[in-house]
Amino acid sequence: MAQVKEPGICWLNESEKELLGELSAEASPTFVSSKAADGGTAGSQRHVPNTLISSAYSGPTIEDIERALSTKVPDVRANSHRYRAPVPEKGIGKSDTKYAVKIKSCGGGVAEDGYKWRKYGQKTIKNNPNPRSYYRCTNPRCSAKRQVERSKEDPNMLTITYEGLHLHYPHFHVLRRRPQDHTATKLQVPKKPKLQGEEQLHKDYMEDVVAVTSGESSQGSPDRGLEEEATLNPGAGKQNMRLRDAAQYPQGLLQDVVPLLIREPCRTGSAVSSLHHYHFFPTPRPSYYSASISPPTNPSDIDLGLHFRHSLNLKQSKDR
DNA sequence: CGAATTTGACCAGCGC
DNA sequence: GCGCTGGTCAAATTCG
Repeated sequence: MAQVKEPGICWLNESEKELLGELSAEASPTFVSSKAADGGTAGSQRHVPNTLISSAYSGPTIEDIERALSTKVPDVRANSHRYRAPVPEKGIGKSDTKYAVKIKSCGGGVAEDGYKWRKYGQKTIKNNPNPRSYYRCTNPRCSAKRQVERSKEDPNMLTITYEGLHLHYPHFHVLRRRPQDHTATKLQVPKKPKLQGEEQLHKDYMEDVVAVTSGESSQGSPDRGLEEEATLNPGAGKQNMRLRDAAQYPQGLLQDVVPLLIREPCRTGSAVSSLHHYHFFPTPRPSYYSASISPPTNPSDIDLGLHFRHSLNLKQSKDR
């Protein structure tokens, strides 16, 4: 199987390779065209030649990511007390960055993707007896969302639609990066008195700016939770953040934007069943790619059937 | 008791 | 304009 790699880019560092090895000894993702899988269910997958795989990957480049980071991040929750329908935005978190992931789950568990989500709604959708659940990233500065929906045909199949970019590292990522710091668990971190809404958001943001621009390491803010500690300021401190990342996180934000299995899809060998494929549909290519798709931290929750498909944004296609 | 989830209401977009 | 549908809010409820 062809490796999806860009020259000069290290797709996996050692700890990630380790992690991937732990995750699955049998998953071998396959990339397919969007045509093959659009509207396709688990049973309608088909294999594609390896040549297509490498050409199919037109995912985010470093440039894309940097461009995304340089864009001001709108936080709709901070701007109004009552959130209204999303206005199309440019940059991170914009609503046209949308991807659907099909996951075959067992035991009724919901896919764990390394991020912390809070459920904020559930709705019964037309033509599907199973309700759709709406989740938002618990990080107050992150506008990433996801919708989880059980397939009508196969109740074991979950369709997870991710929307928006995460502005921080996933939970497991941080935990693995600092294995020596056993005391720094979220539970043990003393909490700051909570400010209300916009005030808190602004304060958090400014603290990030100060911490990052002054070269202060994240460890210099012991009163922040792990997830917040890992949160990166996408605005003013961007440049220094990159420098810090270059040292601390050799891959920068790429690992947060490109799922592990996409970055090195053939890591785990070639002997797989027809169900074990990882589908990624990057065409037509949007400006930015969701960072939400990450390998499960709890493989028992997922039956190794990851099916990526690019969910075409209606508005986007209309605009063309 | 605080955090997370549930659930009914509300609103915007879209098609007719 | 109206009705349908999807997405979100926020009060109520449940959970740890």
